[in-house]
Amino acid sequence: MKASIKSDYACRAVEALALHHPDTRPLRIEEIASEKAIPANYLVQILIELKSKGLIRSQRGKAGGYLLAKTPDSITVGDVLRAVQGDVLEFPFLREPKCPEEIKRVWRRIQSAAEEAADEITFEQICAEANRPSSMYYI
Amino acid sequence: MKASIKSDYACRAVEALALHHPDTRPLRIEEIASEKAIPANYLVQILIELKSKGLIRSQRGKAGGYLLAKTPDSITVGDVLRAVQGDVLEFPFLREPKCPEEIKRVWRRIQSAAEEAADEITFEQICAEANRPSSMYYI
DNA sequence: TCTAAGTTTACTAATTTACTTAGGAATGAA
DNA sequence: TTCATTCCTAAGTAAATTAGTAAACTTAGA
Repeated sequence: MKASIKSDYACRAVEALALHHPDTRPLRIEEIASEKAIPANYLVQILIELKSKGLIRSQRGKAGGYLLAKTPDSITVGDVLRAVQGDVLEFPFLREPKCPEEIKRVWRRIQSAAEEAADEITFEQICAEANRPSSMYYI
Repeated sequence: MKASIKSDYACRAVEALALHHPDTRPLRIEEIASEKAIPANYLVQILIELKSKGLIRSQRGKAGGYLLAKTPDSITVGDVLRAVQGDVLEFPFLREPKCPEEIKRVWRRIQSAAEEAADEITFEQICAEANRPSSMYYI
C-alpha cells in the first residue's frame, strides 16, 4: 500500500490556506504552488476536488484565489484524503466474494485504524506545529 | 491509498498454510491456488517472496510443496504485508525534503496506526475465526 | 532416469500516476 | 466594453505499476 503524492500535495495546499486563515484575501494558485513546491497545473486539479467536497472555496477574476470554506479546526486530514482519493485506505477486494470473510475482517480493522488516525488530526493542530520550533519536540 | 490484490492473495495463501498446520505434508501451489482462488502462476511469485522473508518454507521434487516456517501465532498480518510490499503503508514523500515536517508527522501517525493494527493480528486468530461459524459475531 | 514438483527470468496488456497543454469562462478595473 | 487576470475544464501523455502469462530450468523421489 503506497500513498500517492497527490495526498501529500492536497494536505500541503490545505495547510497553506489554513496558515493564511482567517485573512480574507484569497490565495492564488501560484502563491500556494510556489510556497509549497507543488506543480501549479497539477495543483489546480487537486484544488477543484477539494472545492467540490466543500473544504475550500474559490474566487474568480482579478484578486481571485482560494480560501478555506471552514475553520482549520473543523477540517481533518481524513477529510482531505477522502476528497482526493476515494477513501483514507481502500481495499477493493472487500467487495470480492472470493475473499474469505475472516480476511475481510482483517482489512476492515486496518482500514479503521488508519481512518481513525487521519480523522483525529485537524489542520489547526498542523498549523500549531508549523508555527512551533521543531526543537520543542525534543524537550 | 489503495491496497493491491497481491496483499490479499498473500494473506489468503498464508491462511491456507496456517489452516493446514501442523500437518507436515507440504501443500502444493496448485492446492493453495485452487482452494483460495488465486492464479497459480502469480501465486508462485508471492510464495517465493514469503519464503525469502522466512515466513514459509518449501520442499522441492515429488511430494514437494509449501509449509509454514513458524507457528501461526508467531506470524502476523504485518509480517506478510512487509514481505510482499515494502511496508504495511508506504509514504514515499517522507524522504522528500520539500514535504514540511509537520505534514511528515501526520503521515507517520497514520503509518503507525496501520502498522500496529496489522501487527496485532496473528494467523492463529484468523484460523480461529475461519473455523467459527460467522453467526457468532452477531450474538 | 523419469517425472512431478518448485525456481527463475522474461514478457505483456491494462491501468494508474503525475503531470502538461490548450483553451474557455468569470471578475473587476480602465 | 474591453482587457488583464484569475480560476475552470478537458484532453493528452510518458513513465511506472499491477496483475498477470509463459517458458525454461532445477531438484528430489520412485
